[in-house]
Amino acid sequence: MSDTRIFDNITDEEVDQMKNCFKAVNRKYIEGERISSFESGSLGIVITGVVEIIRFDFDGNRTILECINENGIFGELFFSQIEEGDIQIICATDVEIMYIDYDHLLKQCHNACSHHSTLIRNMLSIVSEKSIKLSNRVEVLSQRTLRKKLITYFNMISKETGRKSIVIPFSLSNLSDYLCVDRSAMLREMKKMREEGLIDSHAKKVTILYDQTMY
Amino acid sequence: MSDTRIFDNITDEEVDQMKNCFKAVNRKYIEGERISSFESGSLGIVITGVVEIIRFDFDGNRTILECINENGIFGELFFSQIEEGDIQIICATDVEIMYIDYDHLLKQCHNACSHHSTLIRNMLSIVSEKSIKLSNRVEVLSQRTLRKKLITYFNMISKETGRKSIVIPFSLSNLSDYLCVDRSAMLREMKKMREEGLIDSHAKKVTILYDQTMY
DNA sequence: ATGTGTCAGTTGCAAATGCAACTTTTCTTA
DNA sequence: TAAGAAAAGTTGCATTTGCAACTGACACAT
Repeated sequence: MSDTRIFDNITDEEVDQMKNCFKAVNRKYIEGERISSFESGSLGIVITGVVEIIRFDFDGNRTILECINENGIFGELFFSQIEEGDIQIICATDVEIMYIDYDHLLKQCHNACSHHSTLIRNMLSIVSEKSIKLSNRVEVLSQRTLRKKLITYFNMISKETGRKSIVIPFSLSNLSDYLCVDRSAMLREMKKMREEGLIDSHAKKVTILYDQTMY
Repeated sequence: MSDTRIFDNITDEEVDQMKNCFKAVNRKYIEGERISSFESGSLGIVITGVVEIIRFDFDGNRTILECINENGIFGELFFSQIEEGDIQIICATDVEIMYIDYDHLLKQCHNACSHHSTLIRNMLSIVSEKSIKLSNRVEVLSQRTLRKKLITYFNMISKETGRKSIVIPFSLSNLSDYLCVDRSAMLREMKKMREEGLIDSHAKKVTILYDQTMY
């Protein structure tokens, strides 16, 4: 448990104290389950597994707004602004979530939490990482053509792993919901790219053949 | 100066100490100037004015990736991941930037900085706000049609001000670069929306006539 | 007043994408 | 291992969007 980043550099005893102090609650969910139980003001931290923030709009389009891995965070705070339509938080795998009272975390704590400032520091690191992920997301979505969205996405995955052969962490239908494009149009474009020798691909396995310095 | 959020709840004397400690440097730029002087590892905080993070891609498309207002932050950290093409940081107005050594800010400080933890707390608040802005950005860009991008954007501005008449903070050309669509296509769509009675608009002034609960 | 530049606004045409309706393959599980 | 359900993959057609090439309005400098 203390391998979760939010409690980095804090002893187990301290962690127990603090969890009490922040009214921390752990909950487990199974794959496919929808998380609806979290109150506003509370912050969810993904301890294990992957959750996805999904929007269904009025036209029936499904959009994966965010894909949150271990040590990622979510909460009303982060998407209460303009979201219209139906926002759902779905578990892509079995997951464990820790909920904490965010306001409390931000305030000075009058109890025994001597490591509170370490916690804030850890939180800063987690939120910074979220910002970087979101920036990358904007980079992909800001591409003006389907092909460039795909290339930017492939490059992103490839850079993470350092390999030219990548395995897309989604089903291809989910990838199209993540790139906000039509699934068949996306597959058509991938086919074209295969024909032009830019990539090699079969289902979720893609090998980059184009010159990555050019895109 | 101490009205910048990063130094909230820290006395002026303390601020001076800390600025020394983080090698903080303030620089002023004029409207239209390009910021190129910041080193990797250093973080820019917008003290006054607005800066824009712009990408020019290989096809000559201009994209406004981010628009950073007072108390916003930028740095290599936040866009070094996958960005290809030419990223520029341009001053949309006269601006003043404070640069600080980010690594130093994150580490425990051995000097006299007793308020270091307050600073981290302030930083957390600033980075959280950045995340929220980026989430909103993703929300807009994830819309599948030009019309829905416009509506989502208008709603966002309208929600901020609480008014149905809004003034777009960009020129319309810049708005199209922000929404990542063609300028003429955008203007055509706005014209259609005018004809359908969904909005009233003249240049940067837009009045929302459609039912905002429906979109 | 004349030129120069930027921004708003238009339009025809070509290209990209979405939509719908399929087939085929792969994965589950009873 | 057979049946059913997802997921992958295709394709024709309609619609949306991008591109290019304009015009007109306004601001500013000379």
